[in-house]
Amino acid sequence: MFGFNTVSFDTKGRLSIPARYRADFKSQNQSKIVITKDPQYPSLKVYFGLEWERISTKLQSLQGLDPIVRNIQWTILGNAHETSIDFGGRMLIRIPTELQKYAEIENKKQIALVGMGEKFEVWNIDSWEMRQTGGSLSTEILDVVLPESIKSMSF
Amino acid sequence: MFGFNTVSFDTKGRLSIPARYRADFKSQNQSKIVITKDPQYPSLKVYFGLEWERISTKLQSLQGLDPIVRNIQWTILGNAHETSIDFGGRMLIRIPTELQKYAEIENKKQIALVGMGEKFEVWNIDSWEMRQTGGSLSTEILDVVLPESIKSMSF
DNA sequence: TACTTTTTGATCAATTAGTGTGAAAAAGTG
DNA sequence: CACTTTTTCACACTAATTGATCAAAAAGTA
Repeated sequence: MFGFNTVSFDTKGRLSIPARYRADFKSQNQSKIVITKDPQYPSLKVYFGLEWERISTKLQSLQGLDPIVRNIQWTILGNAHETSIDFGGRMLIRIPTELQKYAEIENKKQIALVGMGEKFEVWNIDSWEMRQTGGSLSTEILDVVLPESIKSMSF
Repeated sequence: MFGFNTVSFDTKGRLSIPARYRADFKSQNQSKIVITKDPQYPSLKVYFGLEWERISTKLQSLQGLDPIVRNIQWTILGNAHETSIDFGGRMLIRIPTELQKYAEIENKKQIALVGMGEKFEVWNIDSWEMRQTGGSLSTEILDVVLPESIKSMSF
């Protein structure tokens, strides 16, 4: 599941999965999804059950004394919001307020939903466009020296 | 299919494969194609299913916290549009608005379709000619220091 | 418990986006 | 030139999106 989509974001904080991905969702047969913070950018990640298993298990297994590792564990695991989508209708996903704030999508009517294969990313449209055109975001975390254990992971 | 061709591009954003190339497309025997941004130039890449599998799988496996890696993942995976060519019909390929903008082909009547063997590229005709005569494009990304993991890939 | 409020899911209809096709116009061919 | 093929345009149809509304369920409150 790939590609950029602008989707509407209702007053209740819900977004609906575009129709072209719905069949894939169903075939994966995974109604369980996990939304959490992106550790580097003001955006959210949406993982499917299996992918989340893989990542959360891996993260938990890392040694907990390195401050950077702990930081990333807190960000990803500590903000994870588990939910499920209904296969019937429009496949609505509600984003908790806390996460909306982080991604700067509070009160936005339209947001960006970006398919990255096994996962989706949720972005404020302006932030996404900024990224695409090479501009840098104020909240960007750069130049962090990462431990090997994390460097080698794909999120 | 190799080489440069101009093809018409209708008001709904569809390009039609010239009749003389249709046999070539059929011979690939892959109706699934993926259109996405070229990471360096204002143009689009069109991959056939198998080639896309190879590239997207590789890209997804790269370490996910390197800002340059993420940038390329966003550009290529995050803008990919999966679709298919209808071999039965007129072989029209619709290009999503977002990608039209990127390649600067919005509202153009004619665009360039350049065959590169396993894939082909879509260009604004003027941009393509500029490239051929050695002019430089404003959006060109230069002097980016790429991680080895990406350098070693072929796109 | 009884009542109110909030949350969540379902449905409908208007609008917009996307797809398919006939036929005129243009281009190519012998 | 007569004929065939291809391109292009326009229209019609199908599908998707989304705001609005409503009802059921859950949570909160006195």
